[in-house]
Amino acid sequence: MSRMSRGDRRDAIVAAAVAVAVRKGLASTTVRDVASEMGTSSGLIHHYFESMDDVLAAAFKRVASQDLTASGRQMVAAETPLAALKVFFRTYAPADKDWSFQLWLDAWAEAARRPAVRAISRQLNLEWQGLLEGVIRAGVADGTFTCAEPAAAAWRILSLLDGLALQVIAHGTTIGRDDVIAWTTGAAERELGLPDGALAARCARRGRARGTSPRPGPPGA
Amino acid sequence: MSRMSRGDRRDAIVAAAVAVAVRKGLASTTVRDVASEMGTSSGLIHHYFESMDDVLAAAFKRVASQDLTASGRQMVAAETPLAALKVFFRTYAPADKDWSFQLWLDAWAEAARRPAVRAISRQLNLEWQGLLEGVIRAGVADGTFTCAEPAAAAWRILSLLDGLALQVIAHGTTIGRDDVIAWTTGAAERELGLPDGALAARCARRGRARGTSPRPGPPGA
DNA sequence: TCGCGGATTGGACGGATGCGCAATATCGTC
DNA sequence: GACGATATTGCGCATCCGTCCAATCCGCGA
Repeated sequence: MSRMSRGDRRDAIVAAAVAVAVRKGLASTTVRDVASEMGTSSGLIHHYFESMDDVLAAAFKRVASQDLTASGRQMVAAETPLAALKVFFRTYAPADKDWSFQLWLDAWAEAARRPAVRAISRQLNLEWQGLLEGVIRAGVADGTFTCAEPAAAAWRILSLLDGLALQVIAHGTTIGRDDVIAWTTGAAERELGLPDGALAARCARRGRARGTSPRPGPPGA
Repeated sequence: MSRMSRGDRRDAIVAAAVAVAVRKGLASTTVRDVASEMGTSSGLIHHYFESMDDVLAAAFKRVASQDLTASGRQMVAAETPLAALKVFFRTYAPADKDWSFQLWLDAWAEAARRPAVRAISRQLNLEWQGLLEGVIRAGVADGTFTCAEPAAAAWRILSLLDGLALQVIAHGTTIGRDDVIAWTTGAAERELGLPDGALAARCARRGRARGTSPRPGPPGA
């Protein structure tokens, strides 16, 4: 394998780990898998990472924080809190075979036994909640929302979305993405004192930020 | 190991698998673990189960359906739909180190790759939703609840609870069991047209049906 | 052009994995 | 008491695991 600078190689390893984790699941991703995915030797992985736990945590972080920043960028770019909220639902609700959300399921399950994974998962969950809470506070400030407890409301909306999306990803046919969006936006409208349908309006279609491509992009810049 | 009838031995294997899965996680439970847990040989497990997938599915089913029937029994025994709903929240909300809910996390993550686990997980989730929907319909019928879509409302309440509980179990300190119950009951009150605090009243204390003991009970009748 | 340091290799290590099979032990039944 | 059925054993098989390390290769500065 051609030589690379320390940072580039780390990136390449993480990217390969993501590709494998998407295919086989976080818990079943092995050092050899990652090495053969990028056509190098297994020893190389341990030259850059202390343990497999760290590799998996980095892989999960790469995917999850990419989703978070992409969504966050779109949300802060929105002109009104209402528009930002619509962006949130559009980008967060998973598609049918959303490998990105499947990684979340893997991470939550692994969190109990892998400290590095738990730390990342917890931090990113907190950041999502903070992002949503910020939008709610902005909406309350400018009068579009009515909400007594922005922090709690953010947790409720986020968790409802997680719980419903989980059914879609884990079980497939139980409920669908459209149900997830419709039910969550409905709950959010009540949560924020919005009229019925204020959020529902045609935000269920197209242009997702996650799960669009079945394969992660190539590593490096 | 002393001889047992075909049914008893199957039960014993499943019980041992539960004990190991609680300790090590569903995904990391191996044939040898189960065998040594009950002091027998690994060949015995393969004599009773086609594959490890089936063993894990049976182990998960044992725990999860036990919770479901215990909770269901208490709910139908309740005198009013409101009381039944309180039982639901009290029994479903997980404690801090709830191994039973951790198994749900494991199952949801494994569902994508283990058909037998997926089938059980999906079925039990549907049964929980059906149980809750039945209570809501009963409450609507006798006038205590107001709800246009009992099925959707049941999914929302259940999923909100799952999403919040997930944070407690996977991340520990992010939010607590009290938050989970308070926020979910609050959402349920709005969902079912109940006055504030109708459900909250002191249902957060004591007497859980799940996660009470750190170890599963013995097999057999 | 040489040498050095770091990137990279590839396999050794002890142990674990699911699964399958021949051998054995122990029962109920005649 | 002997027999047949079957529950149970214990190990073999091929493959995999994470970790570790000596050897090798290569590019860059001198």
